[in-house]
Amino acid sequence: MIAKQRILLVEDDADLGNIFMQFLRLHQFEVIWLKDGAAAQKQVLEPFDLCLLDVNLPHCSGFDLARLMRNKQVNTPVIFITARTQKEDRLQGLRLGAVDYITKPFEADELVLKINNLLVRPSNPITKKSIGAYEFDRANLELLHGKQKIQLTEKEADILAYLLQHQGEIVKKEAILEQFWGEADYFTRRSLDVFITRLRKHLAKDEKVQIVSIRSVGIRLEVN
Amino acid sequence: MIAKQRILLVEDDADLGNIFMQFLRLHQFEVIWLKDGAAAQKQVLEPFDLCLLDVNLPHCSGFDLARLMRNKQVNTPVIFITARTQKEDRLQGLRLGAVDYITKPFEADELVLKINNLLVRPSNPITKKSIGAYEFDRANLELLHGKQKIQLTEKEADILAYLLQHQGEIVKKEAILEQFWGEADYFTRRSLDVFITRLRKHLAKDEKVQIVSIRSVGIRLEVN
DNA sequence: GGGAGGGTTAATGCAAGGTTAACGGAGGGT
DNA sequence: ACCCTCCGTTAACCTTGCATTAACCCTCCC
Repeated sequence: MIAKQRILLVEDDADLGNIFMQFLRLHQFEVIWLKDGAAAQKQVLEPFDLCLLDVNLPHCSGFDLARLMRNKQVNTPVIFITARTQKEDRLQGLRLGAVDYITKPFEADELVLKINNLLVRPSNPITKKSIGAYEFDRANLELLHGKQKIQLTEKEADILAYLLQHQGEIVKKEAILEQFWGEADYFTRRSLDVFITRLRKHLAKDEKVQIVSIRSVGIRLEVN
Repeated sequence: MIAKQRILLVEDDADLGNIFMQFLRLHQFEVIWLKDGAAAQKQVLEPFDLCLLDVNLPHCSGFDLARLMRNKQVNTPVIFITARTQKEDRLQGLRLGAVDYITKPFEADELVLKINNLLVRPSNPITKKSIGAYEFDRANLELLHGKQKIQLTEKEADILAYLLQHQGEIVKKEAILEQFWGEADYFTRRSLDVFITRLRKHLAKDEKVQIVSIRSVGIRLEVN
């Protein structure tokens, strides 16, 4: 499991703050909520994945906090919460490096989606799939077994991805050949056999993972 | 000098497209403008720093393009351009992974600021970053190892920064070439190889830092 | 028992990539 | 205007990785 994304929320209004908390926690973020701008001056310098700053805070506005962060070279993305809708206010926030702003009343769904899209992007974990005791990172062509990392070749990864996609089903060799070679003659068929052997070797550390062959029909990736 | 950020703009309206172009070029972005959704289907899979997609395109909507990108595991940030202001439309875009949307008519200043804040931060958070036992000072093109200071050339620093940004991931040479050379032929490819050799030499003092190559796929900066 | 399908391993060949040196144009200094 | 330095590019040569091919098994089934 990937560690939760940490969000710093600075908002003095209790009701609004609670709503934010509820939504963000519900969506699997770890949220730290401060009600006081002055107190937040230390926290904003700490490592967070995102800061949600209310603009209207007593003594120390959200803008002030953002300015502080920029001066201290802290580059956490910032989204401002503001009641004001004047262009100048919004621009002011953006000039201080905010990625976005939201106005009260706000659409919770939209906010959550935006945050997710902002934060998830850097290293998209969707490319990793588990195969028994292994983790297959398709994008990086890596097969991870505990701490050990097996670097696959492009074609190995292609074929493994294909098998994984049809896990538990019989896959005709013809289909694989068609997909990755474009033809299916004697030589390409033998070549595929060699790849199957190599994949088996790579997957040998978990005997629950097996590439079984159904004679004269095809092969099947099994994970028990 | 830092390489320009590349933006893909897909917008069929000539007037609006021109306005975007003007503003974005003025603000030092490199913009590729396509007026046809179908033609964009290839381009959206190429390495850009941002895609600006009009939702209403004939034959192939911005949503379709975004869906295509997601299916192909392309993680370029997306901002939708839409005339509609209904909540459902906005949500639909966000569900497809968009970071934001803008409505016509749009505020050019706001857009430029948002884009800047989105793009500049993740890529260029701080001028100094550590790479294993090294400190990389991007702005000064310096690589520091203890007391020793290695002066990099501009292109060396460009490429190192790019690799660092994608640390631990395979980056396609194509993408680097596209970004810093603008084309990818035999010679530029060889040239890049020379730079990789030079960077390896510079990073040789910490054997935990490695630029590994995944043959016929790309290269990866690893820090163990 | 023999032939076909498949498994495995080793040999092969070629293109991608690594390395080094030489080249040459741009820019700066005198 | 000349030279010098710097640095990206080109070139030449070498190494290595990997898909393919070949060779030699085993095993199932007629």
